[in-house]
Amino acid sequence: MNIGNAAEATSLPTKTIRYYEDIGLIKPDRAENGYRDYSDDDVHRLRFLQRSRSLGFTIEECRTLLSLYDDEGRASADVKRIAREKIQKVDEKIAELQSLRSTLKVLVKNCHGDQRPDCPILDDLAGRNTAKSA
Amino acid sequence: MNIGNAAEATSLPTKTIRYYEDIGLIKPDRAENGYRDYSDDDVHRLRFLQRSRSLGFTIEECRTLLSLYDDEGRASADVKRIAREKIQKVDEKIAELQSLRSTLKVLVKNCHGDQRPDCPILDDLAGRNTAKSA
DNA sequence: CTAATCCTTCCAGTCAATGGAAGGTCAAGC
DNA sequence: GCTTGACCTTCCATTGACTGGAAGGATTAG
Repeated sequence: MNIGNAAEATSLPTKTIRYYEDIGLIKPDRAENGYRDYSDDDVHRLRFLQRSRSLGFTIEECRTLLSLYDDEGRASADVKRIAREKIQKVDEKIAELQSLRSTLKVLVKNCHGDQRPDCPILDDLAGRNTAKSA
Repeated sequence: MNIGNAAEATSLPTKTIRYYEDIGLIKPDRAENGYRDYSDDDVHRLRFLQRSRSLGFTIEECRTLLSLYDDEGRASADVKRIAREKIQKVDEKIAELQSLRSTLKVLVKNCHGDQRPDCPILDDLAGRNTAKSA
């Protein structure tokens, strides 16, 4: 299977697939003409990568997950730990964004938003503290 | 004021301050010895940058906000629109992370997490669909 | 035969910094 | 006066995870 078909089969851009090869996540065969030739197993691994990346795992985490996937003797506890850590990171990120959101909400609420040049949002960003921000 | 003091006054690393100069967000004077010399106004702008960056505005948005800040005749509506758009982007990001989180939760819940090699998380990532993921 | 499409490699750019090397300057202590 | 250490300068490379584009070879459709 050429790279274009592999791309279609995995919803990954060809650029990304070549990049994954570059960093050693996948090693397709080569056809006689030099084209990459993806086996079903390669496509399988690419889908694994697509899904784990879309779940927010970093490339290095994906590399670990793939190696656990390859390791018939792995303990599922290892995988579970990685996933738990990821959930915690996601939770932290969500909390951060929510706090940020509430600050922005306060700023927007206090801004009259018309043609007048005075603006509580800018005042707050400048540290002038006219809007009661978080 | 030297860059070290400006850094302390703004909670920004010196590296970052120099970077902001590089991309044209600030233009401090130079002392005779070649050292950067930050005025109170420079420090003010740096604080503005620190705060707007920490609220999640991109550098280009900060550049726009700064120019609106400099523009005595600006309309506060312009600023309000930018802030509103940012809130929407934050909302989208939060929703994305929450969906991701719930998928991860399902995976972790279905994984027995012991020494056994079979792992529903890996099965799911591989597309084997043994865990009921989102 | 030609044109379009696909494939190859390699280099550069993204975003917002951050790290480090090589070297100049300054203030304190002896 | 000299040394030490802290501070400053510039320049170059790296991060993460791709993405864009150029230059050129291979394949396919008509």
